[in-house]
Amino acid sequence: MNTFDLTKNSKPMLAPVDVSTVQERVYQSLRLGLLRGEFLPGEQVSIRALANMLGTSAMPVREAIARLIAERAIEQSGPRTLRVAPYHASEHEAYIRIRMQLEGYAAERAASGPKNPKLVDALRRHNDQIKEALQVDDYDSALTGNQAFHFELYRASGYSQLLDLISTLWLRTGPIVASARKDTSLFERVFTHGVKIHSNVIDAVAQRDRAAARWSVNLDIRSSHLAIRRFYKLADGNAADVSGAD
Amino acid sequence: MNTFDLTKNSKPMLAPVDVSTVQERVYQSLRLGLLRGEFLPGEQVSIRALANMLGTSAMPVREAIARLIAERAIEQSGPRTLRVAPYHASEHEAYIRIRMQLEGYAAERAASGPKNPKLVDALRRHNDQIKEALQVDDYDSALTGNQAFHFELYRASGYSQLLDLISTLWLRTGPIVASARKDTSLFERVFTHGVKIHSNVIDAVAQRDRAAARWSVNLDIRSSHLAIRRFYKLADGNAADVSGAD
DNA sequence: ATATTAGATATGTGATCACACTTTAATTTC
DNA sequence: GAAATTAAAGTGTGATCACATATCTAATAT
Repeated sequence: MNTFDLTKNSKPMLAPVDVSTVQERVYQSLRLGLLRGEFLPGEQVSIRALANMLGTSAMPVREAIARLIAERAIEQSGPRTLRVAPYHASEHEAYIRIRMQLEGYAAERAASGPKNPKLVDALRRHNDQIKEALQVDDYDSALTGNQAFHFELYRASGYSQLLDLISTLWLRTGPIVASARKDTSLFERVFTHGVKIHSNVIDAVAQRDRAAARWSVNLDIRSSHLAIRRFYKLADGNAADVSGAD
Repeated sequence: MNTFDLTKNSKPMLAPVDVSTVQERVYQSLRLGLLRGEFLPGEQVSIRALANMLGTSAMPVREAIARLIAERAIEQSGPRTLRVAPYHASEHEAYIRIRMQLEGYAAERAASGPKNPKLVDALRRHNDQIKEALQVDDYDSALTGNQAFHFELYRASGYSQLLDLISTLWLRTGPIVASARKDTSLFERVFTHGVKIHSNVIDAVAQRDRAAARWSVNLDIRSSHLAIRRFYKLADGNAADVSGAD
């Protein structure tokens, strides 16, 4: 009878666990900052400086940073140096491929569930936000709208764990995408194209066409990836003119 | 010219960064312990206790734990309580599906590269280790052999980032799989079947058949998942006889 | 004017302490 | 003797200090 004396899963219902500690708020704050592009790829960060900025001591920041290091959003570039994960072409390529697998799968699931008009409406609303933001050159709004669109879709996959994983990946891609906003012309072109692709995604979800949903999302990811790559190639060329970096 | 004043990626070559701090060693130690099933799902952990056990102070353990929390290997079950992620059927199901996407993709890539006899040899060797371990009922060796087989395959995908992500997922699944070793009969049956499936994987890699590789790996994941689920269903039934838990 | 060096500042890391709180054990009380 | 109460450990969390070392600044020497 005591063959299986493993610690019983005492809490079958997944506990919300709202525990609001300082480190948790610091973590969420840094996470949001990364996602909104308030940090540049490769930018150095300092525990004490962040602690001052956030009006707290070093401790909570240290643990928040430790979590972000585990998520590869921040890395140690030297013995006593922390920085936001820099852009590296081949690395980024790998992340893009992985994202296509994961986000494509999430889209596939979202499109294969029961008919969901509320989801379709929400997606259309987010896409409209992007469209309107572009007309007034509000790139912050365009970025948050884009994020809202994708996360709304992925949440509909029904797997919160999948959403978690994807958002971790966005944490690494986030600063890179956001920094590309500096090339306004490229940014606008990409997002204008993105709005059209999103329409295809919405149609696929509305028609419950799994394959089309996956395909469209992958196209969206890939096309923005190509733009990013082009942006960094240009930036690299320009930077080479100024600094004679190794 | 200063259109793109983003922080230049000063280190194009990905630095190894060997910095051997105490917290890093603690982290690796806990990680290995989780992977080898030295922790039970749902088991409570204490920072101070671990610090004593590892012969250090609380600080390095705190940051190591923070990283493991970010990887969802450890979670806070209460305001001041930490535990190893418990088994929860539906949650586990989600992780299995995600693993099938990611590990299937990695296998697909490993099988679609140039002909790689050294990889095939290594895989065969790992699979033999499992086979031999089963004959002498050495379940530890069977588990590490299985892990070596899968990671060898995924490493051949060429994406270290993919390997990282997968190993993070194994960190969550690890204690669950390892604890199922308590049912020796089920364990042996599953792994005996697993050895056969691994052969199919090896064949697929040898013949560079992408689809077969993905399909076989997914079968491996799914079949072990079904066994785990069965194990926990049995354990749950038995536990219900003993404890009148809610 | 350039290169070298010495000092000062800032860095992450580890240890320790104080605190609020929960859990457990012992004690007291009825 | 059983139940209620109280005291004692034990918990994660946050703050602070000490330390070795890396990085930058400024003065010195060439």
